[in-house]
Amino acid sequence: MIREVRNRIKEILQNAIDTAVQSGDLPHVNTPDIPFSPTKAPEHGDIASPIALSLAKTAKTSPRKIAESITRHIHLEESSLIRKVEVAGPGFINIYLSKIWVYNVLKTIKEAGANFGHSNHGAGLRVQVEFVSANPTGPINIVSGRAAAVGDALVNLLHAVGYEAVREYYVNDAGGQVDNLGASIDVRYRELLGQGGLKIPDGGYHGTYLIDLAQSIVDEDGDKFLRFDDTDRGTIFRDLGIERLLGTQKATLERFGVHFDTWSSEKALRVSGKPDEIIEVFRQRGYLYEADGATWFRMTDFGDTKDCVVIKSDGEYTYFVPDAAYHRDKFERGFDKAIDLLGPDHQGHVEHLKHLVEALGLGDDWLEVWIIQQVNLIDSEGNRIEMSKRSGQFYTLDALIDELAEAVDDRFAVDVARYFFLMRSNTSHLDFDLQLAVTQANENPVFYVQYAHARCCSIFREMESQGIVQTEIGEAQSELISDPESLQLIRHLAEYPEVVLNSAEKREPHRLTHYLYELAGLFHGFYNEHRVLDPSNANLTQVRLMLVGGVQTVLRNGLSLLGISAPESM
RNA sequence: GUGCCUGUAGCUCAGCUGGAUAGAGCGUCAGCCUCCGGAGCUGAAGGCCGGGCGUUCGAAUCGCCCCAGGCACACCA
Repeated sequence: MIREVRNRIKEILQNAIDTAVQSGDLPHVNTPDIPFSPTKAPEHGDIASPIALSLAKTAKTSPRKIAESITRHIHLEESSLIRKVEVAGPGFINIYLSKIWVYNVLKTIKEAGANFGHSNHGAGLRVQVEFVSANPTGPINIVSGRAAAVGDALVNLLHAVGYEAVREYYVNDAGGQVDNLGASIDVRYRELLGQGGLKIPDGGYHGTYLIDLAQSIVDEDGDKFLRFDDTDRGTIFRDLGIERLLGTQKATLERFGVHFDTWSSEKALRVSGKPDEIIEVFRQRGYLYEADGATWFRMTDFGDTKDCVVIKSDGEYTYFVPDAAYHRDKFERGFDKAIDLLGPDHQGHVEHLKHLVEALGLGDDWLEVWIIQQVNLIDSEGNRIEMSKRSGQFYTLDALIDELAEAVDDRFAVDVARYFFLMRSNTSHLDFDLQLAVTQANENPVFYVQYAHARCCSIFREMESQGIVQTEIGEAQSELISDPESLQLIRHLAEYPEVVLNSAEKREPHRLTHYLYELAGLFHGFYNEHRVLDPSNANLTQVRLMLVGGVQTVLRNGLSLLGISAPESM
């Protein structure tokens, strides 16, 4: 429902409730914000309100009676917007709008254009979204790919509804993981130079990409690193590995169309001394104690089952310290809210993170942490490949895009991947059926949506070639739209702004994906049933062109928020 | 063992703050182009919404208890 119409109807219903209460027709009740629900069938009007249903509890009357009292006090002459109201089902107030609303919707879309669906709901609040943040120890896999698609779309959505949102990637370029990387590269390096009996260390990385990396070192510098002792060589290979692998990750994400505003380095953070400050703060607040040669954080003070080590007996910080420092740093940079999208392997960390932030006194709802669930790939032989960074078994985002590019047009490979990642709710484990995506690419839902857009464009091209010029239409002409398919489309178009808002506020871009799919379906149905360019009826042609323009605008806006292209032809 | 996620049509999944006959794609079956793009459309078949109890006028949705699958539970990140 577009805002103006919604507010007007709200007013009318509120007035009706007030007069009903004044006249004693309705017991005195506190009315909540009047809810609306889109109607599923034309017999239910253009919009419905379940307000009577929600009042029933406190009013201690049956919902139907309440609905009848309310509707009795609606004076239709008050507003030319509402044509008819009806009480239906358990107590829904079904509202039928007069034809002027068709005009309102189409005109609103046309005037807003690329901004239709946007709002200033967020009031410029600064939101930082951190996502992907994969360790720089390997290529971006499809689990991170999913997070990349979701995070990117989420930032777009937040922007659309008035937040000042930014994308950030936290590079874990310090700590034990990257030391393991260096040691793993070292093993590969020495293996390539003929040393036998070597083993990838515990916690190291087994992926074959490190053989390639080591080979490139051998190609460039031969065996010159053998001169160094193991520790120095590990350090050299660590830094070199981070640089190369991070470069690979950046390239992949660019290719995937995700552009981060900020790349934060854990190493730089550690050098800054901020982790030390965190320890000071925690110590002052009494959250720390010493035991077994280590320093522990009282996670149990925050309801956790056990305390956590923050300084190991070797004097090194565990990841809790830089993580806490990093989040405080976000806060100090002035973000009103931080949203972390974490991978499924960090589930246990979610609560810890919130507790650390709480211990820093950053406020309860300042940090939001969401798990973007795992992705399994069904490969072209039908084998299920479970993603696990630690086992060294993974399917890279690059490989996925390559495979899609080969099967479908190059220019749509990224679109298909992003769409698939954005089809499911974040909490749902996703089976990416490559076999299906590849062999049935032509029936892919992303093409279904894109095709609807291309079809709109095609109609306008045809319009031009027939020498038809689009004119301003007036309210009178808009009344020519009376067929069910068109009205259904109008109703759906009018929902768009709310879908955008809900997708952003619930952090669930998949809602928009589903909406667009439905819109495409309604449009294909409309198209099949009606001729837009009707030589025998110039007025109808004009109003239908405006409708097609509305569909085109919404499809384009929506796809753009998802980071998916809206092709003019396919 | 503890925590998180999931369980809806043969398969993969939607189902918004509880609300009207539980939806879609794929698959199966049957149809639609003298006409703006058939990557489309129409129809049919297919469901004790994992199970139970509870809250409610009303539960796929909320609460509790089970069952099943996945993941996480380091002086790793």
